[in-house]
Amino acid sequence: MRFKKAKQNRIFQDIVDQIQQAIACGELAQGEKLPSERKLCTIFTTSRGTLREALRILEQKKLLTIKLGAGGGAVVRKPNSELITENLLLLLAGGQASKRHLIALSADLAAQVATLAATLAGGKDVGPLKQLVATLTELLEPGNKNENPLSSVDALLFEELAEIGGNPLYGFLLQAALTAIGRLDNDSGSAEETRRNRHLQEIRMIVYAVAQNDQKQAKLLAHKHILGLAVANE
Amino acid sequence: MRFKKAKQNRIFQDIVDQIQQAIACGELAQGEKLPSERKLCTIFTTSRGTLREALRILEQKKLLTIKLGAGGGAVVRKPNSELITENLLLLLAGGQASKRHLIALSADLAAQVATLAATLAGGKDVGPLKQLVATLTELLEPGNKNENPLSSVDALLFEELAEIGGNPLYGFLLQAALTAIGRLDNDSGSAEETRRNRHLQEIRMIVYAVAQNDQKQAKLLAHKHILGLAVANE
DNA sequence: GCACATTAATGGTTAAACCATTAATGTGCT
DNA sequence: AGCACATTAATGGTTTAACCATTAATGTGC
Repeated sequence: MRFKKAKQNRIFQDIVDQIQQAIACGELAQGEKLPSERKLCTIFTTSRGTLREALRILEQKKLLTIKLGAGGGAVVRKPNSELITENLLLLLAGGQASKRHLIALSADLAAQVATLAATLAGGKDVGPLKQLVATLTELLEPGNKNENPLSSVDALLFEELAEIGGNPLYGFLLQAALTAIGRLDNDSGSAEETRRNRHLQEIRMIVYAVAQNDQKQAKLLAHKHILGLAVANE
Repeated sequence: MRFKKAKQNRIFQDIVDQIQQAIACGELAQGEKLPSERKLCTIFTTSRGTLREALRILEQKKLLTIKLGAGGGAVVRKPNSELITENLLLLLAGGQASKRHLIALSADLAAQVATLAATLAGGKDVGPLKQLVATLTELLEPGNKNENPLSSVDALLFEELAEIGGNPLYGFLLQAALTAIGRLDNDSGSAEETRRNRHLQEIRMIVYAVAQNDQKQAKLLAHKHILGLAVANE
């Protein structure tokens, strides 16, 4: 056994660890607001500068959202896949991988998710799947105001499929990859109606294949679907 | 086109962006040392507190290493997969996924990497592969002082295989996942000799299958190899 | 009851000082 | 000369106290 140095010479790190731990174990719930910086200073018996360094780290970890002004402050978020998104973008910016690599990875992950989902879909309730298709259809309605980018719709789809497939990590990974792709494409937001309709049709076919336990078809369709999504945004 | 708000009301964010950009485009090389905090303050015309918040963020992004004391300071690092590792651990800590999910993901990724490598190995130079096996063998030598954990050896292996397979992103992902697993297991470091020998033998078989373009065998062996690695550390 | 000014709370920034750690330098003894 | 140890200087870590900018709630007058 190797012991750690007894004294952490960085106070802000200790604060980060404490708050992070509280979030992980549910003691701090999602959406909960932390006390103001000045109050937190007295709680942790530290100065504002040190406390702010800790908050900066937690914000960068996407565990807090910090808003300015009266009624502002730090709000707790649920752990998500945004750090993975950021890491992927950093690797691309550093030239250690290319957009082509990212797209290929996304397509492979989607294929794997679809395969797993198709394998396990039989024994499960198909209700969530039907509900999902309805939701996605609504999101792609022409009159919809917030004009969801196709990649975010796909993220929802594969998050659910990953859940059905028995491994939510795939959902997080795919969401991160798709978000990164969207970020690269300046995330145009809306797409033409024909494009949206084709997109929705592909999703319906994927879901159908999954529901039918048709692994090969689900895998193939999912792979093509992501490649098409990426190519369209070139 | 949606325009951004003209004024960034956060100075530290602007500093982060500038330094990050400089690292990404190679203007700041890996290993290079930044000026001291006080000098950076004059360069960016800001206060030390604000500058330190920027450095904290860059350190958390794993783009800088900051050392204390004389001769210390901020050193530039190469973009790596550590943020993904951290994100995976956060998701596990938050109960959004389990160690079992992480292991399954790693095994699947390894299988996919091995498949891709086996597919493309034919047209490439086998020199790096032979060299890699030699290196890994040396790392697992009984007399080796720094007693490398098996997971880090595997990370090297699959990083190279991912390169051969044409998509380095897989290497980063697997490295992140394996590192996360190691972190969960308290990263014991050394393993018994029989365990190390079996590990090395499995690696040789994977590499052999890859070199022979035997996709199915490579896939199967890689998958089993990672599962075995994870189970051993239970 | 609406429009607008006022107020107060919050995060963002600055400045100057001091502490703790570390590496280089100096010093003296052998 | 060379080793052991004290000294020094540079660096990051922390504290304090003040002020600025933004925002939401509150008050005020029409």
